[in-house]
Amino acid sequence: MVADDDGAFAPTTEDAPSSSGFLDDGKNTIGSQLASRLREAIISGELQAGSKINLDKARKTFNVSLSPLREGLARLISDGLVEFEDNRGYRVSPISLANLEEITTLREEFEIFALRESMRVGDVEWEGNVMRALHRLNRTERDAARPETLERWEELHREFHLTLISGCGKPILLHFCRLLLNLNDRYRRVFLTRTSGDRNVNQEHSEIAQGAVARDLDYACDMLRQHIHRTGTNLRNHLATKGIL
Amino acid sequence: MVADDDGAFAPTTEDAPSSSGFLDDGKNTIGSQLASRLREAIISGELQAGSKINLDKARKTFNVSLSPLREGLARLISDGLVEFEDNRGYRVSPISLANLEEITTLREEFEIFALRESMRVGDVEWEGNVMRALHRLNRTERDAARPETLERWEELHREFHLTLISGCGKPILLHFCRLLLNLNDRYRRVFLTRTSGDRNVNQEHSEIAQGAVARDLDYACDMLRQHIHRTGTNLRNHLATKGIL
DNA sequence: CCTTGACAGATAATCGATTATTTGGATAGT
DNA sequence: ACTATCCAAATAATCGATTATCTGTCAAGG
Repeated sequence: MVADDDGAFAPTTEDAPSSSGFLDDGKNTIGSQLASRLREAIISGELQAGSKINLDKARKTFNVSLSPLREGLARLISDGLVEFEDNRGYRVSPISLANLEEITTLREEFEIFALRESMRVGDVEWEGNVMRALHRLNRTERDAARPETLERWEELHREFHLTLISGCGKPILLHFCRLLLNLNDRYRRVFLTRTSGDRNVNQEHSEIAQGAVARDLDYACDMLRQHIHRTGTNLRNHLATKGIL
Repeated sequence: MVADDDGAFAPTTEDAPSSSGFLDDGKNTIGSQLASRLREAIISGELQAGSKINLDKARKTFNVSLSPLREGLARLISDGLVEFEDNRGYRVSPISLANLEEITTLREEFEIFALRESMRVGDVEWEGNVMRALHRLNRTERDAARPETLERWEELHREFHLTLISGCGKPILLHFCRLLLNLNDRYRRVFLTRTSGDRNVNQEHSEIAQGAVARDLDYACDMLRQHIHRTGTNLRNHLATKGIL
């Protein structure tokens, strides 16, 4: 009746803070931890898109009180992953073809803008960060058979794209881009368990990164745009094929 | 000790739902009402930028409990008007020259994009809405001596800019633009009590709107860009002059 | 005189219980 | 049979009290 009889959430052994007590990622409060767990649950598809979130059930599932639960959900609204209506509660943001297409379009628009700015004003440290993020991503295997590698890859992939544009010196823009990546990742996690065969994604990332640190504005932007566009097309096909919606 | 001994917030006689009971703007819950009141308090400068929000004091000021207060504040985070840190509480987002410049740049980028899209796919109803918003705005006097006219003008001005781009069919993009307008309005409300003399803002709005409904893409976008840019420059000067920061 | 640690007041986070709202179904009237 | 109205269960919102965390101050030790 308490925590884990509802298989949907399956917490991964992290109830006790464990011995390596120091260096907590800033996830101090229950509300913060919940936000993280819920975010992962939504992006990974564990929580179905469009479904209603029953506060009482969630409260029992996570074994917490209402206050931190609402707190956590409220943060996911900022991320665009959860919607809310007065007296009607929370629900997981629905997915749709139109939504995916908007995300792709906006990513093309904003990320390219941010990349261009990064190349214009980014410093050497930014360049270093990009190369490091690229290396770590490319050296990480993505094995559909082992979910933990998928998660790890997703994390690094996300990190790469964010690092790429992190030199732009525009926090609000970065916030928007992070948000769009969140939304986009959900589609990928749900529909793509592996990279589609006809793409060498590693190479695409390398081309973008190398163009970026070489400050070859047009080349890098073009590569990034194509990269985002291809991803969008792939996801659209999967969405259509699997007949969701 | 309770509601209105702290002059800062001065609620405008809206405790009782009054007789015209139907058609409540959807601001049902205390949390929602608080979000609105706080948003207005922040944008109007009533709550100083960068200042800490003491939950206990706010609770007493508004005469509510913690839960709805946090609820309301959480929503303002999505709006970029409030920042939050675990165990450290909430604070009004600070203002700065860099922040203002980013907002202006992003508005130029995003609003122009949204306007172009609106002109591309907007329907006749959109055109009508634009003309109506323009008319209502231009017919509203902005008298620095009477604060209520300022508020009214701000509301209509904001409405105009949002309507202008509302035809684009991209909800996420609109959300971003609304957010940027929020942030921008705060600077204007604080620094400009009246239009600067060398501009005919009414005419600027008219030019943009007419270009938009005539689907003269380049003209309308250019007018809008100039409009945003001028506003940015004005605000920057005021910010520098008044020596904030 | 400076640093370190402990204490106390202030502040934030959480909980359990209570109140308000919504929703679906049953009932009465046409 | 069909609609409208009223109940009751489900669900969301709010409250008051409790617990946890932080922050500044002061004293002891170096």
